[in-house]
Amino acid sequence: MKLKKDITIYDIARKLSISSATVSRALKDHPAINKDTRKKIQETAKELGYRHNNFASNLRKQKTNTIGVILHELNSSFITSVLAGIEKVTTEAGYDIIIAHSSESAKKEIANALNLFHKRVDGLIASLSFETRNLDHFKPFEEKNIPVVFFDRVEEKNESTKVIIDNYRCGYLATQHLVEQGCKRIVLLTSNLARNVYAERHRGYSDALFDAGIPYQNDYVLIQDLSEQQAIAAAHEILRMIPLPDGLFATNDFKAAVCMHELQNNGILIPEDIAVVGFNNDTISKIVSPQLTTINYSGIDMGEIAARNLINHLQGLSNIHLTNTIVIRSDLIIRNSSLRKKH
Amino acid sequence: MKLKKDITIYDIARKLSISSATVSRALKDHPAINKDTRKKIQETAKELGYRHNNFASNLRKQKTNTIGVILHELNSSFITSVLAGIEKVTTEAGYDIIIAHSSESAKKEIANALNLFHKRVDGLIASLSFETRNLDHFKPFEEKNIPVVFFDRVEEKNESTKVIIDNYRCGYLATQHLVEQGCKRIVLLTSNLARNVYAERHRGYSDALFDAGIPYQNDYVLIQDLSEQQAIAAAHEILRMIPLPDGLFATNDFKAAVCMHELQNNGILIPEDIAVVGFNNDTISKIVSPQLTTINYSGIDMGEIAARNLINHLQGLSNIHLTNTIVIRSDLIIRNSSLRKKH
DNA sequence: AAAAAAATTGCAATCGGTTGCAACTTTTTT
DNA sequence: AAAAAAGTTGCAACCGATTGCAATTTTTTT
Repeated sequence: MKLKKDITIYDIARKLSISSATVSRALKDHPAINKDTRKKIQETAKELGYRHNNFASNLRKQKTNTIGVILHELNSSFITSVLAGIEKVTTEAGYDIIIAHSSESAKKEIANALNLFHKRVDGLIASLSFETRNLDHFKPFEEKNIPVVFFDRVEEKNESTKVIIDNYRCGYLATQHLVEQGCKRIVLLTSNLARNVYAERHRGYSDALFDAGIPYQNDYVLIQDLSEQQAIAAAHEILRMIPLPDGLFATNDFKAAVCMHELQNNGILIPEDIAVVGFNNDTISKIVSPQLTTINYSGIDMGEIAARNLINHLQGLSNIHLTNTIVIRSDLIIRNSSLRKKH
Repeated sequence: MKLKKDITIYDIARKLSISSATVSRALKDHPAINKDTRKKIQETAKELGYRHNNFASNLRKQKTNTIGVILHELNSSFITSVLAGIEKVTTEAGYDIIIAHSSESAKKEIANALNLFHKRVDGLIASLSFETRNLDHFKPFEEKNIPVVFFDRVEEKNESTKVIIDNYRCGYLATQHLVEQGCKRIVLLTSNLARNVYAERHRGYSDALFDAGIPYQNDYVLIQDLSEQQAIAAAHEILRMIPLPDGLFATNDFKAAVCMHELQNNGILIPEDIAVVGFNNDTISKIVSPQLTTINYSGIDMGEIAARNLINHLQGLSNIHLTNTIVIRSDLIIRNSSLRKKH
């Protein structure tokens, strides 16, 4: 079966006996075109079923009006809300977005970056994968002067614009809260300390301990990847510790939930035996029993701010290279998983 | 700051004193080009930092090698695995994908469809939003003969290719299981019955009741949207019922988890007082206490099958219009939320 | 009514790859 | 050694929208 050929501006021009230039201008409401002409052209376009050809347009204009978004994962409510924030801003500004996700794999992140580079996005917003060790794959963007904004999972030492929270402070707050609840032996369940977010939370953790006069113990710091199995393994490691720890700060709600669940299965009472604090205020934190105390920060804000900065730069309203780091608000939400001193 | 201009095949051609046609062919390993010439061209391309211009290429070839994917949401492990399946197949076949998500909004779904249509995807894979009531926004694809494959959330009466599970059977199995556990008063917590998945599950539920000789009771069927508040409200509705129901089948794990949690907060024992079955085998089903009995089906398979069918059609290996419905395997996973007769 | 200003519209080149066909080389066959 | 076949490469016309500039028409000013 043969399809009808696509309608082009030339078809419209021919039908109305005018030039394609006029049609092109009319279709995007160029003020130089007479109002009546404009209306007639737009009606004819609709009537013929015209659809704009982005390829021709992009080829000619040498820009795509598209922003690439590289995420480290998709299945968390935090990321979904970041995305919602990005979409809100980009849609308003008339930009399209292309979403790519690395599933925490450095290899996929590199492939995604290359792909978006070849797709010629006008700008890029990214949160690094768990495995990412360097930013070489973003070099091509730099070289072509394509702006890149990182958020949440960033590389501290890098010069690009970053939108983050104060992970140090959050780590400090979470730990301090556990101390206030009477915990003396606090386990930190976290991931690779090379990643900024984990490094900073760890620093906050140890400083809070220090300020409370509690000695830092190496074997209380459990470092692992993000899988379910590892979280379960962590629970068993905790169960083997003598004396039993009385506090747990997990740098991610999923981990906290899985680990807490496994501890409960082994007869541990939460928060009586072990008080637990998670991180991210993910949906899961409200569904588990007891509900998780956690660190909350707005994904929407983060997404909006990242996108807004990028687009302002693209539109020449501001220069992104002058902004290095933007810190957004975050706070501790206290729920029952850590609350011992009720009232 | 002025950027270096992009390198084109003409730059390469000029540098090597050959024609752009030869360069174009060499860059994609066209067999007509001499091996040595080919190598030299490819080296020069790399050396000059050439990057392929998709717009020019797509414009000329009149196809994009891109497949659009419209999802109703992103933050569930089921959807993420469907996506993984789609990505696996499309990547192998050399297609790019563009992911769009409707956040369960019909309006956004329509916008996404239009956007992908204008982006001229070669094919489309979609799962309908919660709100979607008709498929008019997919008409343009039909008209241009762009193949569309639906999965999971589909419109039964539509003629397009669909990849689904046997929702009727799943509803039946879940209900039958509750009956076997001794439940007599089984609440169905579900969503709009206009959506195929919920309609079928409901049919399975009522048939299973009928076959067990249990009368169908209208007020045991609670229909609501997908929000957390509604699930909590459902719990309270259940608590008000006299006599108290003894079984709960929720057509979605999130709902099941939230509702179960709220019931527990009100002193209900699960599964002793009320046995609970969810749907989807989402991550959450394993983290709550007790773990949720649920219906499991492979997102990966669903994604792979949908993508494979689409691509085979695009490559002329098969005709998608001959295939109407593909049903993939699904089964009941029994866990503690419903298990009363232990052993 | 002529001149100046403003409003419209068209010309034609441009963006960068792709590809059918012709032309030219080299190799193989007779 | 001539003819046929196979291997290489180039020509040039696309694909469809954009835009600086010139040309034309209409409106306003003097």
